[in-house]
Amino acid sequence: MRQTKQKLMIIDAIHKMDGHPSAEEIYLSLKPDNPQLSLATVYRNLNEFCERGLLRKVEIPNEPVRFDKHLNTHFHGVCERCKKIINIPARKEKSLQDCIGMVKEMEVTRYNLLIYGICNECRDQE
Amino acid sequence: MRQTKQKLMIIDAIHKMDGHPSAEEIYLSLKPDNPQLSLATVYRNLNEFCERGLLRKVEIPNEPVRFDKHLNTHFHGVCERCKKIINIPARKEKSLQDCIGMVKEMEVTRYNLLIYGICNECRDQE
DNA sequence: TTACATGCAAAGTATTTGCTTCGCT
DNA sequence: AGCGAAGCAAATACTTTGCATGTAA
Repeated sequence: MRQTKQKLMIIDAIHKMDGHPSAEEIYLSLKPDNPQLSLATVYRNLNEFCERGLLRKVEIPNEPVRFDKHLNTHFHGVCERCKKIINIPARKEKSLQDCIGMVKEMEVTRYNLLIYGICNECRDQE
Repeated sequence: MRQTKQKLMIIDAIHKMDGHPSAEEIYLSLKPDNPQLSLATVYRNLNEFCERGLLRKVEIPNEPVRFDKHLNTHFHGVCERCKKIINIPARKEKSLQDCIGMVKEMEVTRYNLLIYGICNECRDQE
């Protein structure tokens, strides 16, 4: 992976931004100071970072892909109102495996759990 | 909901087809005998059936939405090789709630779990 | 120097929407 | 008859790709 100023600014942006930005949000945060930056470059680099394990993708149906700089095990909550993503710690004592049990229908490689709900901020605004 | 021959043939097709067809697969299965059928009509009706609880959507990132005629509680497995969807029964004695525990970050409304792996058929083909 | 990365525009995929016409009820 | 539904094409949203040019090593 060749080092470019685009890669550096993208990684830097993600680490400065709160939460789980989308490719476009990262692009828009950088665009004012880097008018020639291309959205395609942002997408290409984010995907490469994910492949290399520097970032994690958060894929939510009907939403643009978000990127998560936290690599430890946790679940993702999605606020149905504001669409914000919330990191939800996994319990150490109980794993998803335990809950699902033996799956004889396939050889399981990974789980992807999304928890939908209303975040505390949206809740308070009612 | 007005009864039309399109609605009838779509519902009929899903119940005759195995597995979890996409809108386009349903459309293509009906098109030969119904050349004037529109894909938009298939999408509109499938969405309406889901809203009314007659079908369930299976949403998988980077895949077209599939439709499931089984309404009982179960999880969905996705074969990473052939992209087939497999119904995986939920265990009665342990719920996902138990496993995830209290979520203080949000008010949870629902969970969406996808189990990724290699299905038995693809496994046997190795 | 040379191969990989970028920028731009165009293409791609899945799905929805606007509008006219059709056909249930 | 009247209004919801269908058909068609165009629009949409997000993301990827082709290709010429730029630039890190």
